[in-house]
Amino acid sequence: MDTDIQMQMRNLFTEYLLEKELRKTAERYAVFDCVCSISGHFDMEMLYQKLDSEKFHVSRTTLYNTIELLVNARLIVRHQFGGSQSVQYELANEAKMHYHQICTRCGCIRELKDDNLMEMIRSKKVTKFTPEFYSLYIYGVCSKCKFKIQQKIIK
Amino acid sequence: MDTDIQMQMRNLFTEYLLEKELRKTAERYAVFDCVCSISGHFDMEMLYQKLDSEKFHVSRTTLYNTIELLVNARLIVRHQFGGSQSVQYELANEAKMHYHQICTRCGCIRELKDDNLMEMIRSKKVTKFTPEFYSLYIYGVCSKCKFKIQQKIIK
DNA sequence: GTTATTGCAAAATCTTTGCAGGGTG
DNA sequence: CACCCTGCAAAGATTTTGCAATAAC
Repeated sequence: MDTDIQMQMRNLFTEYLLEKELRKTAERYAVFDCVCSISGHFDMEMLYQKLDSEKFHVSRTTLYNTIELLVNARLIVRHQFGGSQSVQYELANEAKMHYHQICTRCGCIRELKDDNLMEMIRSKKVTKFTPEFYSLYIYGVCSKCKFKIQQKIIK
Repeated sequence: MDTDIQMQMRNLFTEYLLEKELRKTAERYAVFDCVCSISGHFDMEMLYQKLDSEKFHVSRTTLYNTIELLVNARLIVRHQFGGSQSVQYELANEAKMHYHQICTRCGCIRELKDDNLMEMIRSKKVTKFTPEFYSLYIYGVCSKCKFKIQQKIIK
């Protein structure tokens, strides 16, 4: 990630910790930095192993704790794309730039952009609710799987 | 659910089973009927207990198996709204009529309609992909939780 | 010094799997 | 009558919790 943006986010994280009167621990910042170094989606296991490989061990307990903080601070977002995949996470400032197209056969995920659509969703007025972020998932069949299905039919 | 629609869906299920050369077992139809009798969201545990209370016991194995069939047959859809809630399901013909607004504090879920928005999503052209259904989740803070947060600030 | 946070191990939850018996086509 | 499907129990995967030691403020 861009170093400037990472510093901005780091500051936001610090502000969040101060605001909520939470402690600024080395573990929390290590998890934060590790998250920033990943582009695209990640899950708990991936984070856990990446931190270990970088010789900064944190327990799973702390990992879950910290990820929850980052979600609540709106710095990362949760995704459950379905199937038997575990819960995925993504940097919030990346996630808000696109939506997701998920193949229900092979589980592959593509990120798509459509500023008009995103703007239309964002501008939607709702009463008694303060929106914070949006997730649009489009489920269907990717071209590869479609091809496989058609071949089966031909046989 | 409307009896006519349920019969239509039942036929779709039967067609699906025939097409895939799967067997028409009593358990599968019992699960199907139970699913149809629920309005709104449901999870595995709810289904399991409802079936038991109706004196039609099916094992969890069969329940998972059948729910997967119904998802693949596009008769129900999966939701993972986040938080610590388990995976939820919903009848597909209900789900396509609305999108979901989820409070990240209390987890409450509201269903909203916006035909323009739904149509815009549906009409979106994509290459190398055959869309089958859509999930739009709007995360934020509901009015009740907002009120609680403000009270905390005042104190 | 007080108290939040960490890490470990165990528990809890949800889902999948192996295998024997039974029912569908 | 072949073999798909069911049910049970056990295993797997992921997440949460209780508790003692540690570190932030």
